[in-house]
Amino acid sequence: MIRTRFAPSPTGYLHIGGVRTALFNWLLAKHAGGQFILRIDDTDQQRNVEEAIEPILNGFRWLGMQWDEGPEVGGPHEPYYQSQRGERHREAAAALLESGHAYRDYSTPEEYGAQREAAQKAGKPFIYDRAWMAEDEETAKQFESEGRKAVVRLKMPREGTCVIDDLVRGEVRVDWISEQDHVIQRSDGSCLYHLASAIDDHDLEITHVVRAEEHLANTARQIFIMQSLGYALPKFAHVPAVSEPGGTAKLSKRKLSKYEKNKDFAQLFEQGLNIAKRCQISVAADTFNPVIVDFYREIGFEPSAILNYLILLGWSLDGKTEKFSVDQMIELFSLDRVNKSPSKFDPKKLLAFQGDAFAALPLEDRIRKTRPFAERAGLLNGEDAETTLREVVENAHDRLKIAGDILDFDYFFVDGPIDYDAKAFQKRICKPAQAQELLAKMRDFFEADQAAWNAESIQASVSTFCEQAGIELKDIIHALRVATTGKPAGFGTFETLEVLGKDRVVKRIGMALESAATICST
RNA sequence: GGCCCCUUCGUCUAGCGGUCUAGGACACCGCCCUUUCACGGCGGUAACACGGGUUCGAGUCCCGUAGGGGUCACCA
Repeated sequence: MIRTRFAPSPTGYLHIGGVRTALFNWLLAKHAGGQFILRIDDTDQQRNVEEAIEPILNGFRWLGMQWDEGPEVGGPHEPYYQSQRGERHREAAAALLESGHAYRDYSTPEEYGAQREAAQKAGKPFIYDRAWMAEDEETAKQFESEGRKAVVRLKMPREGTCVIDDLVRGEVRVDWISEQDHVIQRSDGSCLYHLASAIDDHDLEITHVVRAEEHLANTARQIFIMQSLGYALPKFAHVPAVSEPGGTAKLSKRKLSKYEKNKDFAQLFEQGLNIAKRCQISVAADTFNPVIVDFYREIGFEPSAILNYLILLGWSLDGKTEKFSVDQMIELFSLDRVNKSPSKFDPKKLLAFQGDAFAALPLEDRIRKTRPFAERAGLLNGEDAETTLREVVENAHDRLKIAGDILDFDYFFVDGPIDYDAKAFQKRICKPAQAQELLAKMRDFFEADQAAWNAESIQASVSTFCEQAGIELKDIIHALRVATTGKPAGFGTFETLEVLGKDRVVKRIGMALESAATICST
């Protein structure tokens, strides 16, 4: 039985790189029919934990990565909050003390820090001289009489080598002496992450510890803890970091302003911002940005697209297959295909996966997913808005990359004046000599025309009009688009006119001609 | 700085000694399709960090060098 875990600390947001790590854990467990456990590593949290984990849980729920044990769902190893397991951790610290694998240390942070800095300055490995170590009561009492307080430190071996058998990186060797006597229990009695994590992984019967590479440096000491306690070791797998777009450092939500200088990142961010603004979505800088999963949920990404993109960050099946359904991911994922080197976060490729995923959705789904955005932007107030929405989504096809893109077609939903793209207006209405004259004639033609108002017959009508006027289709069609939509691009012109409706088309041509009087003269 | 990890096209990657004049995808460029945009089709530019070995033969194994990253808390 395989049991994996993801252990976020309650930060209030779900980091996209964290999701990649969690995804590997989840897939590994699902692949083997095992369990994926969510544990909250909140040993040092003063803030409101409930509030800070909610966005994280929401993120996983949205992505469809359901956890088998953990917050809200419970499980046989409750509690799943590290802060509530303090007693167990203290027991373990006491046992380590008892067996001589840990000791009480009475150094002050300054004294200890001074030794460390001296070593670093000298360019030598730091080895604590254990001057304030108390292994018997007598020594302890003496230090205490000086007013000193004790922490519990690991008494790390000073010879030999720790061999970490890592499922991703192979054998990693680190000399025990290069490990430090880490504090496992504070002077106030509370325990620290390294101890808590080792104990909890054991207690929750975690079989595979799959985590980010940054934890590789923690592994030896955790192995020491587990071995000292006589626990069987889980398998370890340290997955490479996800690094920033255009850079090599690991992706961090703190460096948003730096990423904004990256063209691709900035573009994605701006697209999100535009959607958010029109939909009254909060754009608080600490939660709304492409490093955080909420961003994608808010603007209408597909969870499956994100998962598909993320699984390819450090994993591949064969170098050729790139599209996977979630079921296929579960079926095909294996740790031995995970890479060792870090991979950059590429907004463009994510967007490509998203566009494909959205376009592949059945029409009904695309309508259902775009509706909330149209609604929040106030586009659905009109009488025929539902019909319009359907027609727009259908005609726009894969021009809608994400659900929020429906706002690009807002001109179908409003009745008042529309915004003209200045460049397009110049090019299509001002510049061509006959454009305005033709537009006026076209309007009159439409008004008089008794034919049915659908794309096919509109096309026939416009063709007839062109013949009579002795012009080509292209001489009128672009001007028509700009006059009625304000935009240089969109789906087919005849389809556009159909969805707009005859009344609005006639009205908008009129408005465009009025505007031309001022716009074109300047 | 110490310790550990990493190094194939701009990016994600395939490659587990000969089938590599290095393959795929995203991006980019060109052509085609076309009423615009998008899609689609076709084609193109573009990489084995460097230096030594081992070997009949090295992108693939070994050792160095360089570069990058991670980590060195009474944070997680």
